[in-house]
Amino acid sequence: MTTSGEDLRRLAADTFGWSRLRAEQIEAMEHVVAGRDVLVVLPTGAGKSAIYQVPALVLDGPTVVVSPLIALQHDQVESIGDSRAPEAVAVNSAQPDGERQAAWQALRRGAAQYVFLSPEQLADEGRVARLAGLGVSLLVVDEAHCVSSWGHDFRPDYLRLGSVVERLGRPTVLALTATAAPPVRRDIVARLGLREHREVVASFDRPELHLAVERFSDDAAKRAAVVGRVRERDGCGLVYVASRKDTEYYAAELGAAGVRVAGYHAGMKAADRERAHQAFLDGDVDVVVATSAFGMGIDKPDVRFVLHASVPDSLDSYYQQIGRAGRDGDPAAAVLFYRPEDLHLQRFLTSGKAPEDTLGAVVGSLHEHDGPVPRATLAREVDAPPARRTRAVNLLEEVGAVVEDERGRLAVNRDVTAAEAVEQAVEAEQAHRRLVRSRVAMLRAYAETTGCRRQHLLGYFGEQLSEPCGNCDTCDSGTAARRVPGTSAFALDSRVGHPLWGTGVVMSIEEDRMTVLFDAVGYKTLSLRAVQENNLLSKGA
DNA sequence: CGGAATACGGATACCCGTATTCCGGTGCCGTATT
Repeated sequence: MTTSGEDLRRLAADTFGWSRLRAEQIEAMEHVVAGRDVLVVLPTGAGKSAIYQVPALVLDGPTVVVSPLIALQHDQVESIGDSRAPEAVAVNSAQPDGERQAAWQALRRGAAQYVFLSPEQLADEGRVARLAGLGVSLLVVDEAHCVSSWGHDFRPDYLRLGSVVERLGRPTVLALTATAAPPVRRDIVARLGLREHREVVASFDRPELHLAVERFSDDAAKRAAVVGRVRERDGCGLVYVASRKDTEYYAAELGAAGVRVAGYHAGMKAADRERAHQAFLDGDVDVVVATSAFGMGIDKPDVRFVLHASVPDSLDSYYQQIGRAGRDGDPAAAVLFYRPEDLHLQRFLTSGKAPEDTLGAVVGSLHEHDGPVPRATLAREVDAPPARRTRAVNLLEEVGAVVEDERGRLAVNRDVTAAEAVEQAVEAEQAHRRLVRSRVAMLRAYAETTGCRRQHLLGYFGEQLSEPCGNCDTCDSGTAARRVPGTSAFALDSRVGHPLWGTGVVMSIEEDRMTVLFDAVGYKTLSLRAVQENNLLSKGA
């Protein structure tokens, strides 16, 4: 049986009432129905969920959707429920037992065609086995950048999804995200174990967003400027801050200035968070001051500005956050209130260290056993929080000191001593930290460039804009136009070698400098002159 | 890492400057308590 693009369009219209699909959606759907793994990078609002919702109608077994937030799962289940598609269910810890049992029954009967789960749910062997018994045809990883950004420390079960795919009998894998710089794409592909996969990547450019950076050295002056800017703007917008405390600070200041404002951070009670969210969607408040907790799943078309009162942890986060402005296509503003000292908080937040004790405990425990052991055994024998233990196992697997068999059981590689295993895992963790922290440095480079902001930003996402954009602060002031394009003997995206930093990929070339993403140390910016004079880089390494 | 809050010593001022301590983001899950 073949399903053509026309068939997919008809199904989309008949079942979901979608009469217009983008070429990228159709292309991705065609890969999915043909059984090819796909990584899709499409802007929010471009209809990523259609890419699995429609093909699932013609696939034999159920479609498993891994989604990071229970609230998002809930929204998806409801939206499918409103259509003429088969039933969608969720399985999570927030639901009553009866509802969970009903979900499994609906799946077994074949009444439900979609099931939404968190990655943590899939850490349970029994649940994976149950799903495998249903003959899963498609595994969707929604918000797939979380695999890369959260999996390494915050929610390590993300990194186990590749192994879940194996144990489900290798269904087709579809990874969906709105933001993924080339190294993040590579990480997603590697971690999920995509095979001979295709990539469908839409342009990152959002020409309607005016980009600007305002630099401050005095904290009080910066705060006053943020408040002043919100007051003078019409329409609704977001103010992103770096700490919960600042959420409350700005919400209070803006409220006192007569702005209809709500704060939002993860320390608030769920009901208060929900109320703030709803008030923003309903237009009862114009401004939300929030930490990075706010945003995923928010699709309000008329957001006119996104201000950053502090720098976020990366351009990846930054682009995602400013991308919430101007969804309706009308002009919107993205302003970063930049104070170099603010980078320190991000450096701190990204400076977590290897779980050395837990690494030792895991290796020690596995050495006690002759053969492979289930994870449950490890959970009993290693006294550490589950996420920490999973992180330790992930690191040990990454360096080959621990191997997982086809049933998900773990064993140590006896070619390395326990001490070596821990040491190698710590080194792997440090390499990852270097990458994460070098992303903070890339944010600084964006904030400090005199070139076109949009060229800089798109370059970070692997997209070259040939001319300055004409819609950012450096284009407005003319500094972007005065810059002459840099020339280098090294092509973009080519591999290079450095005597100290090892091998890497050329990410961007500017007037007088180039940025290389090194495999072991992350992003580094090099002076073109130094590269040339000292013959610093070698080609094709 | 560095800013803010607290503590403390020196000094004899309704308290100032320096030292020390603490804090800082994102969400699952499962268990304990109302």
